[in-house]
Amino acid sequence: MTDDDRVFKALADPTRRFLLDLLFRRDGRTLTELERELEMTRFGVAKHLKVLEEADLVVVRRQGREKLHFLNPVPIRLIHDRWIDKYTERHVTALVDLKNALEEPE
Amino acid sequence: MTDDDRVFKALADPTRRFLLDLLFRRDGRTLTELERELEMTRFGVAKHLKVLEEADLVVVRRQGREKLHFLNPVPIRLIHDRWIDKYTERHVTALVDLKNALEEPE
DNA sequence: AAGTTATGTGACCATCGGGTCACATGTCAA
DNA sequence: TTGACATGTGACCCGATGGTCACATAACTT
Repeated sequence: MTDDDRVFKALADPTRRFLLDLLFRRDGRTLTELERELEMTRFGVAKHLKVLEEADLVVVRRQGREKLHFLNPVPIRLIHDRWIDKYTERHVTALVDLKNALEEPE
Repeated sequence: MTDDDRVFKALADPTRRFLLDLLFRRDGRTLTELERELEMTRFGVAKHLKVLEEADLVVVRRQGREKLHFLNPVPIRLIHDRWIDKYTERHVTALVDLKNALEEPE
């Protein structure tokens, strides 16, 4: 299993993406903290976190018996750079901004 | 199945990522053209292209009996924007540049 | 020391997803 | 119009994946 395979497989599950969303809003949470936000047993959440960790999308720091989880944005950036070169990035960004402006009018 | 679910599921397979790589290098190829680059039957490739198309990662244009495939970078950009905000983007870009410099010395 | 809290492991089961094939439709060329 | 070419469909098999549970270790508390 290659590095990028791990990353994309990790991102393929909605629960794992939701975990990343949670960590994006606030870093450094423990397993039990994250478990509270999900309708799933602790074991399921732990399994998902392990997948994210092995993909390096989440990095951890042990603190006593607790394990703190942090979001690592680097692999995400690498996905971007794989299929969007510097030249087309300008166009795509403009397109996305336009899309957002149309979908979320103030 | 939500939009983003389709995108991430589509990206989860190495064959489909390779197809995107091919289209990133050169757009507007047909099924049989792409099939030649893969060690897989035409049916397998067609199935993968359909998944990419339904995820809007690939857009198509019919031309007679041929079907031309083009890469659409917009969903990729949206992934980026989901977990990398404007503020941290500077740091992450710097990190990635550094990583590339270290791994590919001239 | 004893109970409680936070996390880890391996097995198990149901479902999903990748790949192939037989068969079918539509389009171009002679 | 007849044959060759480009693509589409539905069924099938098998390995991979998501979720749960019984059981276990480690660390804080009183």
